[in-house]
Amino acid sequence: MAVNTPNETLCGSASIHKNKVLAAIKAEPPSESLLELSELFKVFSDPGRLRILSALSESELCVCDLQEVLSASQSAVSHQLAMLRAARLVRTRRDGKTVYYSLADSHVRAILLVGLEHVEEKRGLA
Amino acid sequence: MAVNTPNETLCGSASIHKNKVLAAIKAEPPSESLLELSELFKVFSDPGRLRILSALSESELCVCDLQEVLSASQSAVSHQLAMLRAARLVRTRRDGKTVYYSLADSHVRAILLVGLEHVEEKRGLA
DNA sequence: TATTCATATGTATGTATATTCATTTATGAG
DNA sequence: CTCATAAATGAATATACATACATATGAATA
Repeated sequence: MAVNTPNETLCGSASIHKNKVLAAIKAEPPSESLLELSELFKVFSDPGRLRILSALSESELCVCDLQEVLSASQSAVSHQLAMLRAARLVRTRRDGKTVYYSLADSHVRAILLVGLEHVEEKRGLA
Repeated sequence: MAVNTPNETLCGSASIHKNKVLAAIKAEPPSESLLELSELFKVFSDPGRLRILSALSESELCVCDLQEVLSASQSAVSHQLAMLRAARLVRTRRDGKTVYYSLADSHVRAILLVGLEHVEEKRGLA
C-alpha cells in the first residue's frame, strides 16, 4: 500500500515545463463549462441517439415515426428522446395525441457535421 | 406477454408519415460511420479528457506536465492518453525518456469550439 | 548488473447507462 | 364516462466504463 499521495508523485521538477503548465491551466475553461460540455458530448456518444438526430435533421418526426426509423421499441425511443430533451437538443410540438420532435437549433447539425467530417477523413488514412 | 414484435407495434398507420420516414432512413449515414462517430464523441464526454485536449490546444506537453495540469495520478492520465491515442485525437513525440503529446489535427479544436459555443449559448437562456 | 525513474498495461470493483416490462398520464372518439 | 391509443415514466436487470491499485516494460545511469 503506497503512502504517498498520487499528486505528489511528479517526475523530477527539472523536466517539468512550468510556464507551459501554467499557461495551460490559465487557458482552461471553467469546470462548469467543462462539465456541461462533457455531458453534451455524452448525449452524442450513442449510435441510437445519433440516428435520431440525423433523422430529425431531415424533418420533424413523431415518436412512432422514429420508432420505425430506428426499428426500436416505443419505450427505448421515448427514453432516448427524454435524454435529448433534457440536453435541450430537441424541441417538441404537440398535435392532438401526437408529439412531434425537431432539432432545437443549428448547433446540433453543426456538431454532427464536423464530427462526421473528422470520421470520414480518418477513414481515408487508416 | 406480448406476442407481437416491438417493430410491428406501430401507431395506427394513418398517423405514420411514410415518406418522411423513408427519407430519414435514406439520409442516414452508414452504421459504420455512426458507430465511429459515437465513439469519437464518447472520447469527448469526459471532463478530464476535455481538460487534456484543452491543455494540448495551448501547447505540446509531456505526461508529467499533464499530471500537474490535471492534478491527477500518472496512471489516470496515462489511461486517458491511451484513449485519446486510440481515437487518434493526439500525436506523440518521444524525446529521451519523455513523451510529448499534441493534438492530432485541427478537427479536434473545431469540435471543442463548436461544443463550447453551444454550451455558452444555452447558458444564456437557461 | 542493479537501480531508479517515466510510462504503460492488467485486473478488480463501484458506478453509470441502456434496455425491457409494467404501469401511468394525456388526448381523442364513441 | 368509458374505451383505445400515443407517449412518458418507473423499476429491475444486465452490460459497459472509469478509476484505483498493482505490476510490468524500457531507458538511463551508477
